[in-house]
Amino acid sequence: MTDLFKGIVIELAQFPLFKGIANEKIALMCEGGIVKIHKHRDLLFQHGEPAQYFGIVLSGAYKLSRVSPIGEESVIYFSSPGDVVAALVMPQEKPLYPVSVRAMGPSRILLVHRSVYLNQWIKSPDLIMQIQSLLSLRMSRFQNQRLMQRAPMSSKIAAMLMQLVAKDDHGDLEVLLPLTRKEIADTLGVTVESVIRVMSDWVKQGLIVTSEQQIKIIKPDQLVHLIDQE
Amino acid sequence: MTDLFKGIVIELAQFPLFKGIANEKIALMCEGGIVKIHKHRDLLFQHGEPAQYFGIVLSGAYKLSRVSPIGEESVIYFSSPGDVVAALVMPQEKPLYPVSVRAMGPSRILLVHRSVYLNQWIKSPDLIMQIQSLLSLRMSRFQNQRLMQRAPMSSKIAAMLMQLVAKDDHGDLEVLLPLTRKEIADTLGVTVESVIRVMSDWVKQGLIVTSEQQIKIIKPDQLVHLIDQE
DNA sequence: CGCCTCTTTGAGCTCAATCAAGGTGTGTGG
DNA sequence: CCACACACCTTGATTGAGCTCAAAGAGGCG
Repeated sequence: MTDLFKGIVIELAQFPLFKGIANEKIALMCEGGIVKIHKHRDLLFQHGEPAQYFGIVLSGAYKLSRVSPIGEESVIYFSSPGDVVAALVMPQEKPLYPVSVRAMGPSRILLVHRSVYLNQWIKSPDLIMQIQSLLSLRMSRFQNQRLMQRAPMSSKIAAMLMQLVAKDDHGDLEVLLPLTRKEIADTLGVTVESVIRVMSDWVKQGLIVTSEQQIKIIKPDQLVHLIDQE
Repeated sequence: MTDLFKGIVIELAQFPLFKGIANEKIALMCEGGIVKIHKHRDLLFQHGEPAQYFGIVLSGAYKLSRVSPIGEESVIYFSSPGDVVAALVMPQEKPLYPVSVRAMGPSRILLVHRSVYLNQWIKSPDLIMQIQSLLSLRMSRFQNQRLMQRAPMSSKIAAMLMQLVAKDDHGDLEVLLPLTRKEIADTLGVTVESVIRVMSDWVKQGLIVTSEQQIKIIKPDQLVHLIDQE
């Protein structure tokens, strides 16, 4: 095992995905893995292409999306470090990537070959349980968005931001991803202009501050209040 | 093994979920299973309750839904025979049902205890692969609906119907579920009235026929054409 | 320095929501 | 057996939230 690879294993061991799994086993689970480094907007997988590899996000973030028949981008999910992409389709006989995957800012991902998933991952109950947990989270986010379908747009945006939020070093609430208004719009199925109108208001009212695609939540209570408004 | 139980195993063996799995092993996988019989609208699981059992749909159909803060029902998925419900949350320490589950018309489901999932299912690569396939299908349906978010309502309804369609005995295309207009509306996040207006037009134009909540597609080409309209 | 992405603002319009009212069929309890 | 509730379907009139279109400024990058 190279030193480089050892480092990766240590990095992986910190993710919940590999919680309670020995480093030796982690190494086995990533046999032949390749670390790919991306810059902003680099394409990793293309929707519909044969899927030979699945990925484990190491750092940065990736956007999972598809393009609608009308030519609009529709964002399916944002994958953060520790998340797996394309794992679910690996068992299929001739898997195709179910979504396009693009880096959001500088990011790193570990690519592992399909055969390793079939030979190692599937046979490891620990890992399967963790994968199902990740999927479970993804599903529940889908459902939460579905619940907001009929709500006014401001509620949808508020709900989305609060779902992606975490505390930063200063104890402030902050959205971890570098999100553009367009990406918010594409996630919620609304137009950029509408998102801008709502969020500009919030900035003016001091509910949030934004700079360089980083969004900080100043008054979370008011945002939460907006969610189940009406 | 009782004769009754043998019958269930034979029934299960026909589902893709258990493809290539010996009857003895199927029996093992359903140890302590209980067949529950439901009539229309009976509640099986309630969203948020502790989840001790997961289910395999035997016959009929079940509606997976949640209620939004505003009090509207939001339909997440329709489960047909051979589908599993609540399997994904079983690995969690204290799982809660992620959705409410209700019978649509007379239906039967096999309930299996969580411990069996943890001790048997998780350790069976064959089954895990099949479960992941089912999930994969569910995910791709989610995504397809997401793609239609910005499309006109008629396109959404057309897409939904075509996704649920199959050939019946006479070779006609037919939606397998007993769907009400309200359920279509709750699935798409639109109002009943809007759904009725669109579908009434289609009936008048002879694209579909409906009776007793059964929907037959007479001119599938025209419906498909409506989907990627504009 | 031109191209591209991202953001912003305004004016007008449209699609689907809302509200209202009525019809039908089924189950249920007196 | 009737009446009453309830779920489902239908139609019309009105309204407004969010879309479209248009135009423009501000960075960043090759």
